[in-house]
Amino acid sequence: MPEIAEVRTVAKTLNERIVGKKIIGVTINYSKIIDGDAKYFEEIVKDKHILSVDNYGKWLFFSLGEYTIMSHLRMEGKYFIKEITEDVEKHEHIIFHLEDGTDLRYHDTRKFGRMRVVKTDEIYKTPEISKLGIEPDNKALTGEYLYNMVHNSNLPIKALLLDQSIINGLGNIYANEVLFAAGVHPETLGNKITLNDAKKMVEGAKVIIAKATEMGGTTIRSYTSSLGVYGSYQSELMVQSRDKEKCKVCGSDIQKIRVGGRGTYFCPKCQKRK
DNA sequence: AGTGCGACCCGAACGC
DNA sequence: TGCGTTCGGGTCGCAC
Repeated sequence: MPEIAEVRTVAKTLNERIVGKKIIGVTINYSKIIDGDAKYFEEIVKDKHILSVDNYGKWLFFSLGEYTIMSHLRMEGKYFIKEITEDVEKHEHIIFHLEDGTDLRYHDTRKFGRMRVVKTDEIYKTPEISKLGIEPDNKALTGEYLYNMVHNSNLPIKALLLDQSIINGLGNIYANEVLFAAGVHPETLGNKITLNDAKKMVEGAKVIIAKATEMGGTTIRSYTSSLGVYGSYQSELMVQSRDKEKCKVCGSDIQKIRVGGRGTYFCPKCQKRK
C-alpha cells in the first residue's frame, strides 16, 4: 500500500531514470486503469518527452509540458523499467514505449490504480487534487490545524488521519504508527482529541514520514518492490502487522481491531482509551 | 453535510 | 492435499 513515503521514493527513482526520455507509443492492456477515453490518452501522450516526475501526496505527476499524466497507485500499483523485448507479465496493464528501446510498465495486481491526462495548468482544479489537505512535511501542517479539523467530529481519530482532505498522503500503515507515537487510542473520537494530542500526532507524522522516506518506504506483503527499490522502514514499525507480538516499548501484546473497516494495530497499554 | 458501507480487484492466508 | 472463504485497504459512489 503505497503511501506518501513510497510514492515519493517512486517519483525520485523515476526522475533519475526516465526524465528526458520520449514516449513513442502506449500499449493499454486494461483500459479501466485509464480515467476517460483511452484513445485520447494515447494521442496526448504519444511523442511527448517526460520532463519531470513529482508527487503530491499519493499522486504521481509525469509532466509532459502542456499536459501532465496523473497516476495514483492505490493499493498495489508499481512501475518497472524493462527492455521492450522482455515478455509482458500478466499484470502489466499500461506500457509506455520509450524512444531508447525501453518500456515504462505500470503493474497492478488488483487493478485499483488509476491514471489520466490533464492540462498541466488545470491539475489543481481537478476534483481529485483540489480537495486534498496538507502534506505531512509542509510547515502549514501544525497541531493547531489538525486540532481544528478534528475537534468537532464524531469519527474515530484513525478515520480522520486517513481523510486525505485533512492530511494529504497518510495511509493505513503510517496512521497506525502515528497513533502509537502520539500515545493516542485509534478509536478516540475527534471531539475528544486535545490540542496536545494533535500536536503529538503532527510531530509524529512528520518524523515518521521523513524517516520512512529516507529509508525508501516500507516493504510488506502487499507492497513489495518497484523499480528494483526495496524500502526498509518495515524494521522500524512499532505496531503495523504486529498482531499478538510484544510492544517494543512496554512488552504488552499488540492488538488488531477494525476501525472504519480497516485493519488497525495498537498497544492497549501505550495507547489508552479516553 | 456528515456518516457508513459496498464495490472495485486478485492473490495470499486461513479454515476445515 | 484440496477446496471454499475471508481478508486486505485507497478511494469512489450511493444511501440514509
